[in-house]
Amino acid sequence: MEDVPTDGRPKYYVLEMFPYPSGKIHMGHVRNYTLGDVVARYKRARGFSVMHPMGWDAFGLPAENAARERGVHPAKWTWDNIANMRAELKRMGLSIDWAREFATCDPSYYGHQQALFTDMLRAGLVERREAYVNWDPVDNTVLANEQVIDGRGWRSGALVEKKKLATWVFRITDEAPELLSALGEMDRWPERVRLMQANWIGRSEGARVRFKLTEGDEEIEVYTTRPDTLFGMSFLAVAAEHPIAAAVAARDPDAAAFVADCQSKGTSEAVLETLEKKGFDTGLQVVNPFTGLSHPVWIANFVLMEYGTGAIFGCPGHDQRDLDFARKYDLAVTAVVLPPGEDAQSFTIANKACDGTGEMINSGFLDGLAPDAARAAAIARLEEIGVGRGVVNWRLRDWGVSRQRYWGCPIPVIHCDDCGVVPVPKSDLPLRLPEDVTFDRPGNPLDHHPTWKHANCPSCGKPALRETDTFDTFVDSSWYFARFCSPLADEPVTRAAVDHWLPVDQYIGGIEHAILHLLYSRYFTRAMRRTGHLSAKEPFAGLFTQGMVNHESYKGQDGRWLYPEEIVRHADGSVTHIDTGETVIVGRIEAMSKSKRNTIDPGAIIQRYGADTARWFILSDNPPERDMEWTESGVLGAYRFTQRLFRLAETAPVGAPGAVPDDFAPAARALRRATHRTIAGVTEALENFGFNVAVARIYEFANALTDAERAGDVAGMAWARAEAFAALARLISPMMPHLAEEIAARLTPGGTLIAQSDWPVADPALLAAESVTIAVQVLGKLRGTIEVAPGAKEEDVLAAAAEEPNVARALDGKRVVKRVYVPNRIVNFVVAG
RNA sequence: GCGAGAGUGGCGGAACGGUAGACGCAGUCGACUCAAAAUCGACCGACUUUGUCAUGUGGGUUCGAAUCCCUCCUCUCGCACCA
Repeated sequence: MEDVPTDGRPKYYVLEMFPYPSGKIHMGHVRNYTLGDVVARYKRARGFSVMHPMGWDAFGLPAENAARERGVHPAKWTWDNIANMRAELKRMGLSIDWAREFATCDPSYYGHQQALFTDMLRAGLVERREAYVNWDPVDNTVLANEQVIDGRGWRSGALVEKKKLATWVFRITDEAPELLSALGEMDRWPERVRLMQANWIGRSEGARVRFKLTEGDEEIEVYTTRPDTLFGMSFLAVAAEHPIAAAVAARDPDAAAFVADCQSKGTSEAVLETLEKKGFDTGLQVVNPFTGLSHPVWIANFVLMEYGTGAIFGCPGHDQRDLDFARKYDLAVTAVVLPPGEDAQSFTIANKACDGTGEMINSGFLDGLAPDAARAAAIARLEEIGVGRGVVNWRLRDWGVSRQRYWGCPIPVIHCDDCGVVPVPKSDLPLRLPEDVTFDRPGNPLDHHPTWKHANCPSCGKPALRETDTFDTFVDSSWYFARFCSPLADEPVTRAAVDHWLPVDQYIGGIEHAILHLLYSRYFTRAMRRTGHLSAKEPFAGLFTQGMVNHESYKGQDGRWLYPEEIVRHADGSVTHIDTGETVIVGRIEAMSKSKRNTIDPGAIIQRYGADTARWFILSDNPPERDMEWTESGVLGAYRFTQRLFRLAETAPVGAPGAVPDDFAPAARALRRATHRTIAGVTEALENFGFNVAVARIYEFANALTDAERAGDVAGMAWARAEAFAALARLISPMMPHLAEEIAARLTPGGTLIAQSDWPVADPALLAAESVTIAVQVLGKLRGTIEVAPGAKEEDVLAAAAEEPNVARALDGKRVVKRVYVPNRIVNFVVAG
């Protein structure tokens, strides 16, 4: 393996999202890696120098869970899983550069990650900051969000507390403007992924406004996107976590109870959706800087501390949530935007806020302006009187990467009493995880280890303590695509290799990673550019997101889930249990999951039918971006087709086809046209990710080959068939590589491997049909068809069309006012009378 | 609630604005077989069948609409009650 090929072929980097080594591959992997392998094999055949690597996203919590539950060391568990899954992937017949393989849990990978981190630290991209974490007080451990269920720890059941910890954060918000604007040029990404990222980054323009409390010198700052509606203000509301709320709660037990109630509700979407808007009147008042009027300050459960300033001003006339809140607590509602067509005197707000366009009213110096202009004018005035300013607000928050876990990449810093935070010198990297750890008590084993965390300060040499946090595993997967370019290098990446291979030309994976993984990778690429490691602007030039693999689910009479292997489907459509004979309830078609027992083991499918069948079925079922249904009948159909192709190929002429004959009988010509139409059709389909269409073109071709076989040994047929089978082997090879090689080996024993031969090129002369069928319409309705030579003269076609008996009947007694003629396609007579 | 996408036979789905339903699955009939499986062949949207109606609904643009535009309905996905 050389990092940068020197043969001059254009590069093409195909990458599928690397798997977490859970132990076995699942159908989602099969689909993902089949799609990538088709692209890799096709691009190779088209003359590209293709890189198609594979690795393992090998750090993570499940390994620690296995250690706690079964006493097996995370490393052993992980490496055993990798060995097993590698063998399974190899049985799929994937054309992967296994020489580039690595696992993120290997010090030869994560040591370079530590080096990247120290570079980022020095460049000011990283900082240490206090952050809230989910704390389980019984297990004495930090919980991931998914380990918190209904506000309780998943294992202990204890109520989870919010606890402040010092954590490491990557300052991804510094890149927010760039991460957003670059989306506009990423035209080979699905529109909806770009949209999801744009929403996640969440740019908004508005103003920060400071409101003075009527008593004391304190101020509350709010963020608003509608400074134009300040004259319509009726209240100010703060989040339950806001300092003002805390201050009020400290002296008022009722307020404290309300704040506690808000915080116990959790922030899950389902809860928030149904949550009734509630508030608590603090009794405090603030002054509106434009009107001088006083308004009450409320604590409200719909205000988010994490967004903006954690405080809003409420304008019920023009915001539905504010209106709902105002109606509930009987607060003032003033309209300040008059919708078009309404009368200023009679216009009132009922129960629907008016958030459209119009003209400002009841708004002093803003009266008569459109809201957009009023916004600018309001901001100008706020700045002029020194109580606010126009700002751009971002929803994106910085990326906290500290995890209090063992099975992750150690964060390479040392805490020294005298020198503060000191990075571990690069000469001491990789900073390895200790292997002799125990999982017999809760918490982070790194922290419990008797010696590991004790080190001398690299700066002053005095005894100091290592950081015992490890990185979020999203860090591991944020640069692995770059490491693949030079996986053995003794630096994170080699400049020549990454600058040659990046960006990834085609990245393929699940939509579930549309936001975090892809955004973090985009950020890391920028961070690596700023620290001089590469020059690519974006990591993934092309992105394809595949759908899920679903399957029917089954239940017994008692409601227990049944495995597909446990059921029998009868000719009359009924379904029963294979052993007990009881009637089985056929449930929904849904995502394969262990709990519903509707999983299909790829290993068993490959063993029974072969990898080609599994690949073929998964490609044939439907367009790859949609969810597919795995069906037993569909697999059987795919299997039968592989057998049929093999039988067909057994009849193929053996040996080189020889010189092109002078004469082809009609059946031989028809076969040659089918061959070249198939070449063109499959090529176009593969270029466009239309794998199901490519499969259909191959089916049609097989039918044409069957027809040709029946025609017998007419003039030129032997040659046409040799040409056809050679094309067949090549065209199916990206999808069914094993069968393709078998067929090719039969055609020319001892010849070159299909995988090393070029993609066929369609002969344009053979793409044109010998005659074309022209549809003849009268007034847009089909009345008949005629056969003409391609490129026949318009007047001849029109004459023939008019004479077609059915058309002639439709035209009888009518006056033709217009004749539409689309060459080789259609004639339309427009008639009157 | 907001945003995006999608609605085509029993099913999965084809279809540069130009013969809707390619191809497959399921199904029906036939051949082969003692029989079954496999294989091969034919059929396979609906109906009141010289034809009519059909691509979620109702409009529009066009000689012509599954395709373009608007209305509404349903489903899926994503999300952030984001001020």
